[in-house]
Amino acid sequence: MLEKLLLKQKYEKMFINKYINISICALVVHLISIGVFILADVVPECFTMNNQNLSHTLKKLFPVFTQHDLLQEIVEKSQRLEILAGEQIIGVGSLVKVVPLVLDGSIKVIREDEEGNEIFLYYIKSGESCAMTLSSCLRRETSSVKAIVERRADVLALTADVVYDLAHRYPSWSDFTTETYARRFEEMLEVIDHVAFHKMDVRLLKYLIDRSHLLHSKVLTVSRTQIAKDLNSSREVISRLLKQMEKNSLIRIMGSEIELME
Amino acid sequence: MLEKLLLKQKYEKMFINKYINISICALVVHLISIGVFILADVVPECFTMNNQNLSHTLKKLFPVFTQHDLLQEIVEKSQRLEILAGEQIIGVGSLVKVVPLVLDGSIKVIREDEEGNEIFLYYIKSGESCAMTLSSCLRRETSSVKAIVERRADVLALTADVVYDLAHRYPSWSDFTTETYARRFEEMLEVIDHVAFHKMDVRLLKYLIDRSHLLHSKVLTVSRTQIAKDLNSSREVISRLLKQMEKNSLIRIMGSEIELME
DNA sequence: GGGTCTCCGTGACCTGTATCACGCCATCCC
DNA sequence: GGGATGGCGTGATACAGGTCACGGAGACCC
Repeated sequence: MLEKLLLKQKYEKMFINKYINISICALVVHLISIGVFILADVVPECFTMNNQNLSHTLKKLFPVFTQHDLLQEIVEKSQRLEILAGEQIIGVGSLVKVVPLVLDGSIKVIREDEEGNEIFLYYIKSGESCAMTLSSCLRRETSSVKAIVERRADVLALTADVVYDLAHRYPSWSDFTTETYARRFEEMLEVIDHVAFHKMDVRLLKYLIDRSHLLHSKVLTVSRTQIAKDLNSSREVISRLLKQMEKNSLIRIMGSEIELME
Repeated sequence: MLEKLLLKQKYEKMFINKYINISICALVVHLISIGVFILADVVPECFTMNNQNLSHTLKKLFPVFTQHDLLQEIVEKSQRLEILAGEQIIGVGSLVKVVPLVLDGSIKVIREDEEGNEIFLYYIKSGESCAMTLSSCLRRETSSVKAIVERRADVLALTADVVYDLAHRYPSWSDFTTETYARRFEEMLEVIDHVAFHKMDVRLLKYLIDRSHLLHSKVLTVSRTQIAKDLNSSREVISRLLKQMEKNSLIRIMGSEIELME
């Protein structure tokens, strides 16, 4: 009887899984349908040249890939996608079929539970990948987070088979996964710290600072509604806190913009 | 000015790091000093036999290690330790030098911040390892969690070098790390879910159920103070909630014991 | 113009829970 | 015996923050 309470959630989750099973396959089709640029469609000459550039870019963004062969294989076996801001690339319960290596842009990773509560976890920036997809992908399991492109993203998508293969043949790929996992772990711990130990004001402050770092800008344009969602709070609370922070001259509010003070 | 607030924490953390830098080296010395059993001290004949048993046990507990060579190497290059309940094997800020493969017993992993707030993350049970140490160890970084043996543990300790080496030579080791990371990620997400989305009563219920599963028993003997610590709450609150749960006949309280009802 | 939409601000209110203060009951040790 | 210690229960209190109800401002379309 006790466990039914918790099990109920699982069942509902499974149901949702089936319901919103937007696999990446469908996504790719969708991306094509909305006119997303796919490199494989480009003429061969251009393709080759881009490959060289790509290999170069990869090397710069992912210095952990020391072996030239690995770089070459990634370039050859991946598909390059450009994804527009606002697109959701992974939903909770969807089967993860590719791992993204982010070349440019940023992807927002959000935890969402059965009742629709959500909380922001971390950003995937250029030169990074996502631990969640990495593990879901290799274990052929459904995702437990959702990912939304925040700033138009340029990614290399690797399918599960390729990732599995690379992981087994290239030691430096294993370094890469270790690094990715470790970074995300730290970030998850930070989230836990803040949710468990800190009050809203501190969490809000950290949120603004993090976002400011991501955008390399002291001026942010985020709606209070969005902040509230990300912090799993409510608009009213965020409003009040922001006003108080302005009073304490931590920030300056200009209409819909928020400026972090020095 | 803004960031100083957050940076202050880091500095304090660094200070604490130095202060409580109980490295595993010191730990091992300590363990020997308190009479912990180390297999290498046993006579050769017995050692060999134990090695065979060990290899067998390993294979059963860690089915992901499919290669016989890998099992053999783990047995040869690891050190077997038996650690008593209550021992803290890793502290926040200590340098992680070994990765434990748990053969028996259970280890409790706890997040602790600079101000001494703590929250329970997950148990490491037999047949498992710890993602945190795995990543800290490979990156030669200090730990950001603390680990306490809950039930007398029998572990195989692998040094960082060995882990690094195994990761690069055995594909199935890489499967193992993936599995370990994925499991811990799920658990961390659950923690975030509960801390962020649920109220104390639900969190308490989950805590009791999890613990009951770990111990394979419906009857638990945990002090309310301990529960409060693990859930980052206070004794009074837990007391009140437990009483209410008893009223709703979810549990039965017998002195210091708590029995989960069907 | 009116209708709908999304965002925002504000006051009033309610609830969960942290905290304090106190006393009770064991156990252990001198 | 008495004192210290550690767990426990309970009432009173404070406060963060969620929720409700309202109105207002701007954008857009008909």
